[in-house]
Amino acid sequence: MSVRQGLLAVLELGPNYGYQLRAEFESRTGGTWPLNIGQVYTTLDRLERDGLARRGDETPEGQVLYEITNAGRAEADAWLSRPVVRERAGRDELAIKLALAVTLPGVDVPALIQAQRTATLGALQDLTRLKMADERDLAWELVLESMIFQLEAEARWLDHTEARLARIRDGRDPRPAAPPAAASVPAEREATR
Amino acid sequence: MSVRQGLLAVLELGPNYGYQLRAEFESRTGGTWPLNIGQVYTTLDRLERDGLARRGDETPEGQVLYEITNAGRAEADAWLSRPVVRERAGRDELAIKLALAVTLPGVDVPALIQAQRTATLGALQDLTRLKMADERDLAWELVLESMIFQLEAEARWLDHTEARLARIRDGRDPRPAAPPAAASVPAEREATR
DNA sequence: CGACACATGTAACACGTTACATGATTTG
DNA sequence: CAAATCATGTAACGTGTTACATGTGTCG
Repeated sequence: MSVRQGLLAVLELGPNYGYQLRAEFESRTGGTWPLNIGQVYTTLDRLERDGLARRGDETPEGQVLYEITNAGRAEADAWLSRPVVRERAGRDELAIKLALAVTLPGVDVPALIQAQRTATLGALQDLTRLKMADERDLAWELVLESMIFQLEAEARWLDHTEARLARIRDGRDPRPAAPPAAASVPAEREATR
Repeated sequence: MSVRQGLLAVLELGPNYGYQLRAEFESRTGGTWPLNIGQVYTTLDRLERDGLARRGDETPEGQVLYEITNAGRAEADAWLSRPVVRERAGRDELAIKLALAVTLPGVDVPALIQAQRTATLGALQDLTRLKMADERDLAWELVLESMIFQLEAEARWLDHTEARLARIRDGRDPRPAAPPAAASVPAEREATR
């Protein structure tokens, strides 16, 4: 969804063609996310189909220009001013994995947390080093810092979770570890019906 | 990707059928993410196609059981022990939006940040209230806390970014605000070629 | 000449969401 | 009986990724 909106926002600057649009999008988002060129063209097709952009003239060099429509301009402005809402946050693979791990038998959760923390802290260090070593433009730093903040939160959550699990293992923190409700393990299925 | 792996992990407990698999997955991930039932069946098809599960007998009641294969068991174990790597983090819509916003003319970035912070803090409060009011099982709390930690990071990043932008506007912090390189605005295109 | 960047596309595939069709069983 | 729940699917669509095909222009 963000690619579509992003390209539309770039089109607000003026008519442009696919290859150049990609370059604009990439550089204006700090060059952190390579944008697939094939997707640019299919996205332009969809933008045209939805009346948000129209295919205009070709340049003398034969490049296919697209220009934004009034509807497209309204869309882009609305997107830019509308806050991103993370309701029921998009399935986070780490959260899913850990939540499953604590309910599944035979999973070494402390080891999992330990391994994840190593990976997370490693990535964090890479990003921090990258940020120090390579000063680029503002957009690049913002994106980088966004990732850094997220990874820090992830590390903090891992610590928090580890401590919580240790408390449960030690008998403190009386919390329902395995919910008896809702789902039944296959073996019990016959009995449930 | 996590649904496929998650279902496979649940299948490690024993043979099971689609409808029940969804219930297991949902309850074991805290019931936070509703899982589309249609996707369960198509995922099972793919798991079978890839040799990670096989369609077994039906129950006397006519439910279609699937069981995990050895390859599937290996896959699931590997997934559970392999840390989640967030390299070049999945396109974060907020980061994209803000990065674009700072490079685009005519966007009220401070207002955007303000609106986003309001939304983020609101969501944060909702989750916190939910956590206090409704004590459920461990998996549920872990997932909830994961979201809370992420939203806190988002709020922190917004504050950080706002301060940074203010410093730039005030002339301190000499940083290349708009990169002159790489991309050219359409108007300059002819000259570039 | 050959490699590379520019430029436009198509095709195949994975994953996700929504909606629809169908039928059995349970429960108010 | 009617509605809800259980249960299995199919179809359409959006978005994203990878790969391929095709052709032009430039530069060493």
